Amino acid sequence: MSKRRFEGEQTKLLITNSAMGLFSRKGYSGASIQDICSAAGCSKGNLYYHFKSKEDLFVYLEEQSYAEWWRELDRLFSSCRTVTEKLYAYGQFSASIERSLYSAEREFINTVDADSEAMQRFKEIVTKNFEKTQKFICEGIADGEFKNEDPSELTFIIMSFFAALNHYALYLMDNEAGKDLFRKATTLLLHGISAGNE
Amino acid sequence: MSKRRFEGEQTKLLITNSAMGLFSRKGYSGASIQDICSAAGCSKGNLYYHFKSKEDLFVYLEEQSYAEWWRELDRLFSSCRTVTEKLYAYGQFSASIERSLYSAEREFINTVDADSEAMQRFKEIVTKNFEKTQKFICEGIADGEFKNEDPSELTFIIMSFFAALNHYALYLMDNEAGKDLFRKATTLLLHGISAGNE
DNA sequence: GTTCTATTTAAACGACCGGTCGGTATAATA
DNA sequence: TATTATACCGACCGGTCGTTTAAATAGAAC
Repeated sequence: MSKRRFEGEQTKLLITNSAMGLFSRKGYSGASIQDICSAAGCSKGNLYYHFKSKEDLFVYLEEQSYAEWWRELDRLFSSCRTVTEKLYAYGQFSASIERSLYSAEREFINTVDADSEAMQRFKEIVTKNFEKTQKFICEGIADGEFKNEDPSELTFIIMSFFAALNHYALYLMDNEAGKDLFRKATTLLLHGISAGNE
Repeated sequence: MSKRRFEGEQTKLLITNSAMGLFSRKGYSGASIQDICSAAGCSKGNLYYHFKSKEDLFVYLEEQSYAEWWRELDRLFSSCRTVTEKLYAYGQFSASIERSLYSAEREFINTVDADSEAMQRFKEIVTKNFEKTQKFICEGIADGEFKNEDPSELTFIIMSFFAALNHYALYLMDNEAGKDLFRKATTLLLHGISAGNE
């Protein structure tokens, strides 16, 4: 890798980091290319040298963040003995991810042309993520740790539970308080908020 | 109420309905004034006759939807014997609300000037809503129906739980399936997903 | 030292943004 | 019937949007 090429990759990294933060705070349309470039400290033309469009940049971000997400999560999972432990790990990891494209995603879905190549790729990424999550929830059902509910529905509920916590916690508390909240929330998710024993 | 005045109110209603749908689908910046006018079938000038700015329109929407939300919810609550029943009512009602400003809200917070009058009003509305919810959760803790957790945290968790379900369920299933999902989710929230008895 | 090519910049594009304004139509009033 | 207030229209403003382009820069290869 030549020095020139390395600097290029470095710039790309600056752009993706800035874009991630701005998309998550301002939403898909709210975060402008100019915003992102200013934050990354590069020119607009430079951004368009590295990415062919705004849609493309967004999908690239999705791809990268999900990949990183599962790389780290699989590592954490490998040292868990039970699926319940995995759920705690999932929760803790959700809390530690400080930036989420969560609300920008919906905007993206409803704004961008459904037939575009970017949208096709986007949908594949989201579907794949759901399936990976469902797989680990199914383990929990199969070995009797979780209740025998419809796996798809249960996955849906659990995923949205943590996504929402992340969404709200982000702009209300710091990272440490967030982790505590996620731990409590996970316990409640497991055992319920009801005081009675079933 | 004169005929002329009535027609005005009617138009305002058309605008708020269109705006509600577009803000919830496309986000705050994603939904343009022109979009909203086209959907409402009125001119831009007319919209700006009824609302003094886009921010103002958004906050008005928040105000209206929270007011309607609690008007209906208080009615449902009045026929509940336990707070647990109230929680189910809360869930069922969350499922029936087909449009939510949920993700546009965050964008609004991070986009709009923090000192603006619109933002001040917005924050008051959101805070008031949180307090009303917390009050009913506190009832559940006080009478021993819910676990004795920190009320603020518990409220936080429960609110984001239903908000997220609403957010995701919206573009994945129809209204009936949604209600079923919310009922199941409420049961899981109460008793947990764990198969073991504590 | 010259050439080549990957990276970067600044300027420019047309489309669209939120918002304004002069003007019009019509129901209510006097 | 003349006047007024309300409801509404659509052209237009300055500015910003996503995107394109031509030219500048600087490491790599000869």
